[in-house]
Amino acid sequence: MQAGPSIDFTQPTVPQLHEWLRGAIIRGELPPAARLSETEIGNRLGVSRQPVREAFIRLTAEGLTEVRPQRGTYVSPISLSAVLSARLIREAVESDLVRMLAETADDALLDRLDAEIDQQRAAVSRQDVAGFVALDDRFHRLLAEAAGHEAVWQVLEGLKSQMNRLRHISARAFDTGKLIAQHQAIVQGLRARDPAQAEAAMRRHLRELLIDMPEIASAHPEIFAP
Amino acid sequence: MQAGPSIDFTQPTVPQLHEWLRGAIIRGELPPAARLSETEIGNRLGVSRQPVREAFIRLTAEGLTEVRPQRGTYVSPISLSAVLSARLIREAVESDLVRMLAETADDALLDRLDAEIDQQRAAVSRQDVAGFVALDDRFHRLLAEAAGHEAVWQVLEGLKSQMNRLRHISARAFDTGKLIAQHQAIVQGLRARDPAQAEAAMRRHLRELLIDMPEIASAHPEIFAP
DNA sequence: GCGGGTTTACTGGCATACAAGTATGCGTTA
DNA sequence: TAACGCATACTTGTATGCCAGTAAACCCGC
Repeated sequence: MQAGPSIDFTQPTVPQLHEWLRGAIIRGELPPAARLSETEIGNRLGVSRQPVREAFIRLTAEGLTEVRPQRGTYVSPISLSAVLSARLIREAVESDLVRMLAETADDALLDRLDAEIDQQRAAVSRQDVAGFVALDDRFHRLLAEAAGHEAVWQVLEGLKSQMNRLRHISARAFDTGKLIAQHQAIVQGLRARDPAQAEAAMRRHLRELLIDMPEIASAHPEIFAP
Repeated sequence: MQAGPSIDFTQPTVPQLHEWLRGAIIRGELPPAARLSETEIGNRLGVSRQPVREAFIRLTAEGLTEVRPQRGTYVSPISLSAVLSARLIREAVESDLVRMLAETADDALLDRLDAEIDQQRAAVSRQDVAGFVALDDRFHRLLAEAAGHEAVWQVLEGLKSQMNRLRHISARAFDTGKLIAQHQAIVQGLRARDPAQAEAAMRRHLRELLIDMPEIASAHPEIFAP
């Protein structure tokens, strides 16, 4: 976390700052409890305190930072209950979505999902972890959009970011092979036009995702909220 | 929407402004497409532009306002898809919660829920609509907390606010008697320790809540997003 | 009357200045 | 030595000034 990006002064600066800081926090480059200074970041990027401050407000609204008046601004610790809640919400919502989707999915969608899974395999085979995470994101978003609820994904995305934060910080090597197999199982349920099967596959997928979180929590107690 | 509240200068002003504006928007006193001015609000309340501006940023993050640079800040129109998504998410999540709860609910909780429903009846009988809405909020929050997922409610609350906005603006007289009966049906499912019954009751409750939204939308096209 | 360029009064974006609370290190004091 | 008080260097909170961009009223020429 030395230089940071260069600001494009032809564009509004607050969104640039917000996006950069958000990514850095989610990727763990700015770890929980890290202290952020309006003045320092402003100086380093050649802008005043004000836009930095406004970016902090947006981050705080997302639950990524906390402002303690007259004390400082800090990267939020990861709230165990927040992550568990995020997982629970995703399971409830996405399983509902695929159940609906099992009754409406057409062949074009199924082919598209197959192609996505192929790309996921390709990313894994070239050891492109970041690429895989992005494709995983896209897979789930695609399901939401296909169900006609892109707006739902907007909400889920915010929750997913907290989960991704945990993934990055714990530097956990997740079993990509298993994840891809679970994606396949979901598509298989859709192809069979079997709502129960698709739902079960999705629930299994999202349950196992955090199955080892207690272990992570005890291994890295310092990054979690008290 | 004339005077606004008086600011307590011993407390931070931004949260006061934020809360006031948020309530005014949800209650429909600031209707969709209403124009807000940093300068004007600041002058009226005796503060500078800056805190007002920061309150706007927070509102924008919640989807209640939109800032159009060099043009003005406006109350967001109600996004049809956002409201539908909010309803879908609530149904998925809350039905999962009551299903879990049906297996863990103890008598103390059931008694408490009964007492809540009694209070709801009392509010209706004294024509206290605002009181009923607050009690409705509390009923659903209570279920989430009892399931051990208070953090889930934090998310649902944000979604609920968009739905409440619609309620207020359409000035719709909802059938409180039916709502209370549905609450009773949910508690009955819990008392029977029957997850399927409880889930079905919750889904019915949350589905019928917006069943007449298309009608509202065609009656008030001006308050919705294009 | 009507079309088109220009002025003017606004808007929010950003920079800067000042105010007030907090942490910290040091010196004094009991 | 330990506890206290205080100077000092931070922090964020708020106010204000300036800028660029927008939009609508305006004036002028036709």
